[in-house]
Amino acid sequence: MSEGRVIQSVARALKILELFERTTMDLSVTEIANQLGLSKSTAYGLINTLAQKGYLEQNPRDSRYSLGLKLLRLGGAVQRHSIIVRRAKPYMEKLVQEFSETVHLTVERNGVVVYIEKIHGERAVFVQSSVGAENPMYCTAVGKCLLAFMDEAKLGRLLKGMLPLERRAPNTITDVEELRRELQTIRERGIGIDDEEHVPGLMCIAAPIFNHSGEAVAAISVSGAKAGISSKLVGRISEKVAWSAQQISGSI
Amino acid sequence: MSEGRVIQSVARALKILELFERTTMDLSVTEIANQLGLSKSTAYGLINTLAQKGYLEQNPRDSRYSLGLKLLRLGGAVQRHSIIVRRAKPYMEKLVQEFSETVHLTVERNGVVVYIEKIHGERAVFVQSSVGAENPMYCTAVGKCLLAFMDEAKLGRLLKGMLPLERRAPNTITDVEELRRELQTIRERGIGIDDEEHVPGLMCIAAPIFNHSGEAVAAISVSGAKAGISSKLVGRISEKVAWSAQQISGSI
DNA sequence: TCCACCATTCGACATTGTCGAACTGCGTTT
DNA sequence: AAACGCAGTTCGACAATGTCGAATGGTGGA
Repeated sequence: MSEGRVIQSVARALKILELFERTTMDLSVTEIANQLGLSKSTAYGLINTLAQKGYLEQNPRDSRYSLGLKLLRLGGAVQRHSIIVRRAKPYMEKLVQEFSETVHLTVERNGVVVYIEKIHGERAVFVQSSVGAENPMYCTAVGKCLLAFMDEAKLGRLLKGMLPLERRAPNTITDVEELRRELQTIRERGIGIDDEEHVPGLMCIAAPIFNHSGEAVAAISVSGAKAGISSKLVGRISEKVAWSAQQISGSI
Repeated sequence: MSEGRVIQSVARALKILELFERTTMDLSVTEIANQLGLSKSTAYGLINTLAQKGYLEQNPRDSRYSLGLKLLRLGGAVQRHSIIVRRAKPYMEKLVQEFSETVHLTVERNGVVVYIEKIHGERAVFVQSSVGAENPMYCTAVGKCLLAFMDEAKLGRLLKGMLPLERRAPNTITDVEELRRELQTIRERGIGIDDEEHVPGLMCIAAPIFNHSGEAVAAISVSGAKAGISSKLVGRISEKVAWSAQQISGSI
């Protein structure tokens, strides 16, 4: 989005909401004012507006504020509004049914993967992802899939922004040339695998989803504990994930 | 929230976001301006601000806008921020593991139940709920649980606002006195059941969650196809849901 | 009872948000 | 190829509003 005029009071109000991304504590008017460098009465007016419309809620006992449920409603609207989510969901449900592992749907935004849908599989009780969460691209199966099918100019820019590639788990790829070879392998096989690259003990198998212009717009994955996924199972999951991605690609 | 001063430009920006709750189509600047009765340049400034901060996204091909992923991120923050969600989640996962049906966590807002967490069970593939969604209280198990343990004055006000009780499914309770008797039964048993009252073919078993002041602040439920839930299973689910609600109540 | 501090309100005024006019771009029609 | 229609975007004047310091009210602690 090119720089254009920004309405200051709207930007300030959104910044108030974003304060709550970084904390799990309720915040008082004074705390919000201090953290954003606003006067208390300015903060109060913005907070009051957000609260009246359901974006913040005040705890009557201590007058502190927390995020309101309207944001859950809008989050749901983001998903309902997304043709990718709508088309992918039935396939995600089938994958969960078949493998009992957690299935994710992700897109790339500003060089990170964002989870836009997740269906919880009963075997993967400790997969800690959530819708709206962001993760790095270089060490996740979904991220590598999206990188693999990205145009070279954008890929170069994004890789540059990721340096140095930080080790996160036993098998994290930290060398850019090795990562490029890995992306080439993903292009050839159509499947990306995170074998303890992002989170120790976790494995993830992903495939890219293309729009009708042939651009990779999303990636779908099955994740679970590495201990619970044999080589044979990896093969079957890969086949089914690739097939699902292909079907979804054909329907958007 | 008492009426206080509202910052007009913030309220307008939030109204823009809320336009997308009612549609799954992208919207143009002109459409947004028209629907909100604003001039195009006013709408453009608000939209541009929301887009720069990630709350709207512009499709470069046709210049139309859709909701941005920042709202998913904030939706996730709402859940992480909620002590009820944090404490309930492990119990929800156990219930899904044991019964393979969908488990919901809900609260009451403005006379409706709002789903604040959902864990998908593999047997309940066509439960159409989503986090952020709202449903009526009089014909849902979770809603009836929250009504049952509500103070009488508030209960009276909310019941008045629900009239007439509209039939939604074969067994919807449409008589207020019958509903009151049902709420009394729920108080006695500690369990609410929706046996095809809200959605034909669906059954739901719920229990209230109390805070340390003894107020019902949430309800937890197991939902599935009625055809797949025998009387014996209803008993077992009731027992476990009640136990889970009790454990959650003790930890918040 | 007093004090400290936060929430909330008030009102003056400086800043900004609004919007009509104009410009740019693009698809369609002639 | 030129003209037209309409939407996106920009510009600038100015009226409306958002800002904030001062004041008030409320509450918990000393």
